[in-house]
Amino acid sequence: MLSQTEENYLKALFYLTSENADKSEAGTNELAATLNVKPATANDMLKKLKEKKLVNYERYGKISLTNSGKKQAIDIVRKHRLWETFLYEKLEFTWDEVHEVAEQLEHIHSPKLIEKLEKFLNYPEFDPHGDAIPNAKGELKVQARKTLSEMAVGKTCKLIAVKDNSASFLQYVMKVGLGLSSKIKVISRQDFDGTLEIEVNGKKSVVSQKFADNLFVV
Amino acid sequence: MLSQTEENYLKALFYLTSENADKSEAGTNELAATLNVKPATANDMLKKLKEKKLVNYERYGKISLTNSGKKQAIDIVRKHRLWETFLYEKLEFTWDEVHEVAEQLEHIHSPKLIEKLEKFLNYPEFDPHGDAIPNAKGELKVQARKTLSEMAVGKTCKLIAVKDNSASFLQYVMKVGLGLSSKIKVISRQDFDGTLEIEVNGKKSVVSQKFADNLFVV
DNA sequence: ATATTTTGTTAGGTTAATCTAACTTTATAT
DNA sequence: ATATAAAGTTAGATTAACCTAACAAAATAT
Repeated sequence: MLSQTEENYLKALFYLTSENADKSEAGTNELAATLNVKPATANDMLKKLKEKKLVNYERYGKISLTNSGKKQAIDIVRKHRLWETFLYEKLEFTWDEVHEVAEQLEHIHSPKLIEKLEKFLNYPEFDPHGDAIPNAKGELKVQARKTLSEMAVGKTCKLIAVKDNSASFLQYVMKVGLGLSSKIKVISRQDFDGTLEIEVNGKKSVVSQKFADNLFVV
Repeated sequence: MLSQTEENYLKALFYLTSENADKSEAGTNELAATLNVKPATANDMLKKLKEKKLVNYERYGKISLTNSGKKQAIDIVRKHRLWETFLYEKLEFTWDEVHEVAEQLEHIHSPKLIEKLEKFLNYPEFDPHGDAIPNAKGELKVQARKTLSEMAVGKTCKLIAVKDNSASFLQYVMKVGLGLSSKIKVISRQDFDGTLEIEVNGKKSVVSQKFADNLFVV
């Protein structure tokens, strides 16, 4: 069984090697920085994980996860996202509070627990951040949810959910004339700070990137 | 912040020093045996916990928890029992499955999580084993509960809790056909060793005093 | 009252995960 | 094309939690 530390290295490698489609390998320093350890420490662990056949690694070479390593990493991500969903849906944590606690909960070892938790949550597809939750086989059937801030200028989209549930944010959302299923047209974007000009039911508004980050759209 | 290991030592000491009213101190070997470590290991840890003012300890002397140590121990017990309740009530774990997973969950550090979990469970008073759950202030209303071994021959009683929650004991309990709220009739007692003949749902069994000592009834 | 057993302690060693400092290899820039 | 910078590695220490083996103190049994 893997230690929490080993699990964290696998998870970090998973994220580093799947940030973009074009990137599937990572470096020692990069990994070390992600985990807030020194490169020497990461280097030791890489040797250990190579020994356990969880990473592909050669001296001075790039690092990637083996199939086995990837499988384990995805399982940790799955646990993390299910716990985040639990905290958000059942315990009324706000979306920005869930991550920290899930970082701990993801290391609980009990397949039965995760199976039952997933059932209890009614097999959710997305976590509170809009990221897709892998199923028990490690398959990701859906894409992560898009936020308004990712929409191209000129496109029209539909609001399907909000990330933040705070009163202040929701009041702001209403003030802009938005509700679930509202059609939103992106009129322009400021490259400098991501500020958007949008149109909802014929009403134009200017909103910050931070605001747009909190709206899930299709 | 305490490590999981330190927390486990405090918890073990809490149980060892509060098993009976007459016993409020424990020994090194006893503690080591409880935690499945060697006495030398426990001895090292005792020095460390003394340094942190969590235990009262002098060379060759008996061990007890300080107020601070006791407070922390109770908090771990509280978390353990709340998690057991969650697993049992919400995730449909059976009462003999909850302990093992709660042993992991009790070490999650997040006051907010426990606060919200307790609220979600509607401030339960007892865990699935019938043990009282300390409140956020560490207060525990201990009620004098009879054990099956104290019941008079011919009387019928109801199982409300178990004292021991090791897997082997719990499996034995189930084998005899017992569950929470089971009606138990005491048919006979051997004066020599306290062995009891009991009847549960029409099924007769012979159980040891040690076994009966671990069942709380009303 | 003393020998024996039980209990507790110490010294010294191991492993996992971390560090610093020095070194080597690879990449970059002129 | 080679000097410099960046990235990666190694060696040697440290800390927490564990171990074994040897020893010391306390309890017990005759």
